[in-house]
Amino acid sequence: MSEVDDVRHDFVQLWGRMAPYWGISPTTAKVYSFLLSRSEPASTDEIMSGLGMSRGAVSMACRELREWGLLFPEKEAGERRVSFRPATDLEKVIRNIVQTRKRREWDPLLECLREWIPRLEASDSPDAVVLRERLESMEALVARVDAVTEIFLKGGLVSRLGLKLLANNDAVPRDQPQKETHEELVLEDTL
Amino acid sequence: MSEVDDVRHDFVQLWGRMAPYWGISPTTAKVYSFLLSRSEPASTDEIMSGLGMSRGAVSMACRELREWGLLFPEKEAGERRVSFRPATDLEKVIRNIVQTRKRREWDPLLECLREWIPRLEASDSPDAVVLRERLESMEALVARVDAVTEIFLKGGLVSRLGLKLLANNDAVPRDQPQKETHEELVLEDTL
DNA sequence: CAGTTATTTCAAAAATATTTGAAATTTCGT
DNA sequence: ACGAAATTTCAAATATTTTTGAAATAACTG
Repeated sequence: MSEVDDVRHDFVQLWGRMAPYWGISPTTAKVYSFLLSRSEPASTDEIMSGLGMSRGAVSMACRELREWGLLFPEKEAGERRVSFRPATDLEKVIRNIVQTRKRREWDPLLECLREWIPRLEASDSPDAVVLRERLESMEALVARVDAVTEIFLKGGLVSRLGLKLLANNDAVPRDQPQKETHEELVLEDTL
Repeated sequence: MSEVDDVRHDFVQLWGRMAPYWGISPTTAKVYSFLLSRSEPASTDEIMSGLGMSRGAVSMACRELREWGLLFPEKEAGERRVSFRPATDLEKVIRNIVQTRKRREWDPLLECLREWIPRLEASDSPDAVVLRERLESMEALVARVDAVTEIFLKGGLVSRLGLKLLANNDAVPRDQPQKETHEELVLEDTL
């Protein structure tokens, strides 16, 4: 068995183990990484035999990947069955994952926080006061993370964002505090 | 039952549901959020009865939280049992989670990529060539994300990073492309 | 439109992850 | 050092998530 096949195998395996951390099922990740590892699209049967999984599993995985916009079904001329070509833009992959997770995780949290805080305003027991303070600072933080994520999703390239961050960070030694009044204003406007 | 208790209950419940997305067990998240919701530290027994969970579960959760530096055991004078006080710095919480996940998820991925790529250099089948290309661009991306994460972990405040990003992004309309040669150089230096 | 092949569905099975609780261990005051 | 109280451990029980596979549906072809 060739070197490519070995690497492919390990690659697929690693993605399968990683996937749950990303809120993706192992099967889905395996199918995607399998396709990524090939120069040509693959049919359902090729995926099944290549990964040793059931027809149903492949079908489910492909559906999920299609919903995420990470898989394009293609019909060869005069062919009956469909072949799948994976999106190869990894930034897109990451953006899809981040978007899904934001919707599932941050958005509901923010919503709840905004509902809970007013409900604590009436009471003035120590617990109520402390909890309100904490929820408030949590809200501020989540809102900020949310705003940054939003910019990322709207299309700032990972590379560009990363680069800007690095450039800035390099420029200013961090134990030498700096005023940030102007930037805060910018933030307020954005939220 | 008071409003505070209602909110506390919902808060703990939400964290419990959210936790798995973050690679944390529901129990651990519940214990932490329970402590966060109180103005005073709590003993094991208070946590048990407050959350209706077993002694063992509380013990495990507290251990994990201690390992993460999110929980401080305190002994009252003349008391036999320990009380737990939660870290209230939410940035610290996030930083801990990010650090753990980076170690578990990104670092091994990067390591594997760097081992696989050379192994494909020998072969020149279409699959080998394509796979190598893809692994290479994956490596570049992961390395970049890694570098950004590292800066974040080393102590750039979420707020500061967020603010800088926002400020920059606002300044340049994004459908008007810009040269980034200089920034790329900065990146190279950092990696 | 009938027959054939490809695809999807979803209830049940398998695999994973989490939680319990009682026994073992540690801690601490006397 | 002893005994009571607190804590930890970990194998077994529970709960959750993932995968299967066979039946149902849909999509083509002649």
